[in-house]
Amino acid sequence: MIGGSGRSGNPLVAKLSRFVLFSREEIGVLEALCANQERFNAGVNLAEEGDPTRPGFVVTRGLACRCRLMADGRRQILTFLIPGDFFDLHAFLLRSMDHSIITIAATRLATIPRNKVTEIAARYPRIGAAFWWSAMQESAMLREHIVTLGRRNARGRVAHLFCELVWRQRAVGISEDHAIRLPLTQLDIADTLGLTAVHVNRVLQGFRREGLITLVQRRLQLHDVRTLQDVAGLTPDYLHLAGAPAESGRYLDRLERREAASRERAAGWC
Amino acid sequence: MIGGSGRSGNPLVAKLSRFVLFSREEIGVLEALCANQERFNAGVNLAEEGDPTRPGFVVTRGLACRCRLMADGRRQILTFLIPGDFFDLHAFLLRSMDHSIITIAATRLATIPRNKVTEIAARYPRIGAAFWWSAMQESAMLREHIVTLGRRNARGRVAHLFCELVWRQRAVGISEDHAIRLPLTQLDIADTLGLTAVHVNRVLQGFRREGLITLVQRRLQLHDVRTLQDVAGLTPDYLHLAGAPAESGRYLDRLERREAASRERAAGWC
DNA sequence: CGAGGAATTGAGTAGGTTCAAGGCCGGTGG
DNA sequence: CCACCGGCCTTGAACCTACTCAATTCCTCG
Repeated sequence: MIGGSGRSGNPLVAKLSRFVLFSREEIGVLEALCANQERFNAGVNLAEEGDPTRPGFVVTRGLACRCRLMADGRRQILTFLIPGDFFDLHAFLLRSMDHSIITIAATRLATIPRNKVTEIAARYPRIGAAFWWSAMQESAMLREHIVTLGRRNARGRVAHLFCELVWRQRAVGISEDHAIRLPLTQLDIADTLGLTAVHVNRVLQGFRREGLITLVQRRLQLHDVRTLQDVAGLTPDYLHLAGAPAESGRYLDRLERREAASRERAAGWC
Repeated sequence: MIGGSGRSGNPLVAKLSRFVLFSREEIGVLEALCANQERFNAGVNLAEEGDPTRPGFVVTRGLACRCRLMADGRRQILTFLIPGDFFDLHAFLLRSMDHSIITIAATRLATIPRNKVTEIAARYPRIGAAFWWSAMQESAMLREHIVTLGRRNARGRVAHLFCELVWRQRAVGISEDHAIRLPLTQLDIADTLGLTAVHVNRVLQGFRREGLITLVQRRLQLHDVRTLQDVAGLTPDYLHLAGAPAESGRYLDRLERREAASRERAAGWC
């Protein structure tokens, strides 16, 4: 199962803690956001292109993707949503969904009512800042995806995707070594990377022959990360997982003061 | 000249006004953000990959791009920055730039100090919401770029790019008809679309032969928008330019109340 | 044990690249 | 004012990566 947990037990907390070390109270707030979980099977449409925008979600287990379905039936997967990812907390600012969200494996989600998001961001500015950080990080991944599709060949694309998925899962404490559960079909991979399933297959054959990976029974293992990174032409920390820059320390300090003030006025909200 | 203005005279105001109708005071705040402009020639590196992140900017005239330079000298242009676009207002939350920003034409920028951004967002929540809206819109454009590179052929890519550039410039009041100044070389276009300059050339020749566009002297004119949209396989309003959904009205109302309260406490800041 | 989706393999094809050469145009300096 | 220069555009021909179509095998699950 892809779902699961790291030390904190909560992938949302684990993810955002890469950016700020939260207080016990803040952690409580984030954990409360993940209450009210719902389960979905694989292949379920959580949101459809053209729908009016919905409340936000946090993925707590499983795997889903954002994708765009083309008129001719082809599709393009835009990003994968793994545990700890929340999505569309602010999407209600847009008129409608410009893409669909579909589960790939069995998935658990917590729904987050709109007003709660704005309330929390107002009352716990450090959490609000973490939301911005996460949005910046997601943009960074989208930009990286553009580079992948625009300037990497098929081998580079696959290598890059695998490295990214492994790193992201390590970042939320799901994986320890260089192996992850990968419930993607070769067609899913192809639709992510702008290739065909046939060609993805041939690339995978090549990687196996060269001893770079094994991929059996939905389990992916990277044997030679260094070489894969070279193939992908990877920039080291594009996921910005190293945490907050020293620079933002001052900003967070300021937030802390503001937060303390607002906490006096309001009792705990949950 | 690409720079210039619509009715409001200020492209930032014009852009954000697509989302909220601002009060006179809010407009004043936004216009003040655009004070302190600096001029840059074409081909200047405003920020380099790996730099520590900088303060934010607003483009008021000209054209720049975000791009990624690869190890082998190739590059991938990620997005274009046209007047009204501000960038990296929150990038200081990340450790370092993962891409460069380069001017394509002569460009004017206003620099926005970090603390001003957070101050404004706190004191004028409607402006803060507009920042989020703009971030959502930029993400939408990145996603669209992914679809372009992953699932459109060369003709579709070029057609899509042209439509997008024209629409964006109309949205900030720079262009009225279906013609814009386009200070891009064919190599720039190729680096945006994951193609080679040679092939971009052939596609353009085709479009000209078919009477779809004219492109002379850095001036692009779309003659048959309908056909170009078909070639691009365009979704109608992916830029979300139609404005805020009714849904967010309530949210903005709530903000207004909060804003009024905070305004009492603080005098105008500029 | 059967069925259906997924993976695999082969052969032919096409869209886009690569390499290379020539022409155009705008700017610059004598 | 003209000649030169460099960047950009244009065109041709050969090539290659990845696609398409199609058939076969493998897994998984009921």
